[in-house]
Amino acid sequence: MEKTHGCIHEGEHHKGTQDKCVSLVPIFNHLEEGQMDEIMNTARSIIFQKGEMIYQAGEQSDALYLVNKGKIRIYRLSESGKEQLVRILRPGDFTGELALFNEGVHESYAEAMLETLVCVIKRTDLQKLLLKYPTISLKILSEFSNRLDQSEKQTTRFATEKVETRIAMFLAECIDAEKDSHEIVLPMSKKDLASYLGTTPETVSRKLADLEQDGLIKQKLHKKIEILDLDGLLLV
Amino acid sequence: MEKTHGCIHEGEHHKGTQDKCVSLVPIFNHLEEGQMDEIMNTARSIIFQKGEMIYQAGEQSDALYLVNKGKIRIYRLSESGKEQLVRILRPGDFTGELALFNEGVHESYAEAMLETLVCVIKRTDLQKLLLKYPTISLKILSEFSNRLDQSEKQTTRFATEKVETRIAMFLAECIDAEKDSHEIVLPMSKKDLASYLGTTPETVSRKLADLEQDGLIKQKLHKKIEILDLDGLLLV
DNA sequence: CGAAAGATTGAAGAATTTCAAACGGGGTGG
DNA sequence: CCACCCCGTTTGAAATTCTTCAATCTTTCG
Repeated sequence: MEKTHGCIHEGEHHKGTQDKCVSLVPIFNHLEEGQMDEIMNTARSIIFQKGEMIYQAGEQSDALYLVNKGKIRIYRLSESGKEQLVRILRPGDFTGELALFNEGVHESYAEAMLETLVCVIKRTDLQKLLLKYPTISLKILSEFSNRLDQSEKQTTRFATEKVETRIAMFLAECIDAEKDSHEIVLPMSKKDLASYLGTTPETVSRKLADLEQDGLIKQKLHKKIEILDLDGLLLV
Repeated sequence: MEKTHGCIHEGEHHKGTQDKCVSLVPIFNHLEEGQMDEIMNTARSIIFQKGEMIYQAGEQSDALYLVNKGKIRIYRLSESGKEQLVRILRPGDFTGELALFNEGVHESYAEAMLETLVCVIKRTDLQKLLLKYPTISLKILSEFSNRLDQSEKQTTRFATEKVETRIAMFLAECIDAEKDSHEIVLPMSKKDLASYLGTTPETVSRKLADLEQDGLIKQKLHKKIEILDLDGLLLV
């Protein structure tokens, strides 16, 4: 029986979209026109509806997924079955890589948060591309080392900081992303944020209230938060 | 003023040792004789005494370090200055890679735990090797994705499991390493273990006592622990 | 409009840290 | 070779942080 999957389009039929898809992704955007075409021809694009799974833990991995449009929730289950949100993918991000170079089995779950368009490159095609264009490997190595760094930093935060500090640091990083403005929009629900930060929705709610009480932030409608005192936030 | 550093030997003068050093490392051990020689000629070996730093956070990164003999403690400081032990390197492991492919600045600290021999490959030499032998990149990609997986799994554990469970899981993984025997030797002090697991030495001490009380383990001399009930341990 | 999911708040309880004190073992210098 | 000292370890008690459970409120979305 078929598992839930998205609607498939052959790459050749959507060169316009494909072009944008591949060139969006940092690991490919240094290549020349002809090389890009070659990659486009090995890729196909798939649309996933909200709630559909791109892959699940335990499944055989056989492709790299490049996000073209939409958002994807990557989460894990711990040995004892509790869920943790690992990251959210946006256009330009990619996933599936862990299993590609590993034993080939996914360790995490990837779920479309809304209608999402992804480009798919099959494992065998990717391996050929990597050997043919070694600079792609260097790009992926760079991306991996970034992610590894991020992941280790996150681990260190869990290991050494209390919840309120982790929340404050998260808010501060949102500021970096939306430069200039001191108003951020939470990129996820507070429930997901709690999962991402390794705590409960109740605690997130309370700690945000505390931060507001202390005059460091101001919560507004629609997940918007104004940062009143960034320096103070980082001292929490 | 010179910072603390190890004693330097030119690679050419130690072919015997070099050979062992490079071939020990999984990312190179698939290469042919001649290629191995080429790498050996670009590497040099350095000895660090106990307590010496191989590198520190904030320093410019310019080399890959392959551990030949000894042990290296990799740790991070959180934004608020608290230390966390990230991993311990043993012969065959390598480090320095994060900064190599990233912005070039170390995010962690590497300290020799005892007299330690490392092979060093300079950044520029490595880049050349990677472009010349694309299979090395694939090996490193594989190693990276393993580490990333490990790191994310660790993060998920911090996010979802309580201390006692994390300790139990750690012990269970030690069993995997020392197969057959049900007696493990803690690879580090309980103080370091606490740092690695994101807790305090007091809590480690207490939780181990609890596990012993419950008949799941038996603590012996010299960091040795006998696992009496592996299944029970994983249910904690 | 109404159901379902997310968010907030309070109160009780559990888990963990912190501080303090005492103990032990391994390594070093005499 | 022994004694001493330092550092890691253990244990206790108090304090803190966080979770859990339950009830209520709000928002979203069909």
